[in-house]
Amino acid sequence: MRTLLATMKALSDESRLRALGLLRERELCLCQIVEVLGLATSTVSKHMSVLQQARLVESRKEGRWAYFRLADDEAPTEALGALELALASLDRDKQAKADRRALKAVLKMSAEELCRKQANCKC
Amino acid sequence: MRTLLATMKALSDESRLRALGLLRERELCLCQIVEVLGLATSTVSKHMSVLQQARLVESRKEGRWAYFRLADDEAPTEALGALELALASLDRDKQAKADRRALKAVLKMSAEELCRKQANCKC
DNA sequence: ACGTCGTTTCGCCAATTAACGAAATGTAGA
DNA sequence: TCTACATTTCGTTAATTGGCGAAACGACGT
Repeated sequence: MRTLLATMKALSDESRLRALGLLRERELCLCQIVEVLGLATSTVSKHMSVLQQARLVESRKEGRWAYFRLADDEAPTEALGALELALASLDRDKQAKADRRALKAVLKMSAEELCRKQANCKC
Repeated sequence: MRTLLATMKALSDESRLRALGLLRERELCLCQIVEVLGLATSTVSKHMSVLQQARLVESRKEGRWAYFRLADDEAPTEALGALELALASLDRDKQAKADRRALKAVLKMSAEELCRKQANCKC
């Protein structure tokens, strides 16, 4: 029950579902997810931590950056099944589509993206 | 997204998961679910209404009694998929097993069960 | 060693939600 | 009609959760 409950709780938030939709495209760094979701960094960090504890995503650190990706086959069946279900539903979702478009734009800039996000931008 | 989110929210509560585990056995009346879960009638009624709005269960009225059963094939794919997933997980769950045992006992009494639940019991 | 910067943790506030009992609803039987 | 009773709705309270900014953390470059 614990696992199932944790999985469902993790998936019962719109921001977290959107994040999963983004990760479906490719592994992403926290700041890229932040940019698309338009939430405070600390908020998104918390969301990713919830998804991690539910074993829906995994992360790795590379220098100062934290990269997140969808869970692999070693995750509990509850997580894998629910993930598959959620991604299938997101595939047909309007908001998720818009997010994927926004992600494409973010991935193009990278340099300016970082700049705009920080207040010290001079562009 | 709305449907997916509603489904996941409905499934992210232990009492509601337990109720689904009971309904897997057979169609049940509200008071039987109340008896097994050990919660106030009004609380369980609210839970069942949440499950209904997420299209995870359906209900019918027969006289003063409200009967609930798991959703049929006409429910949204999100609901059906999540339901299948949750039930599979509950199959292996300790608490769910205990609930099924408790349900068997409740189904046997029926008369006395109703009696005990109401404060006017004289047994 | 020091400052910078991406991330995480912490503390707070607002919104949501589960729980209860009381009151309202609706149906069956006297 | 009046009463009894299963269920639902309402109002309140306590706990949980999402959101933010500030502070702490940790790694890189100077």
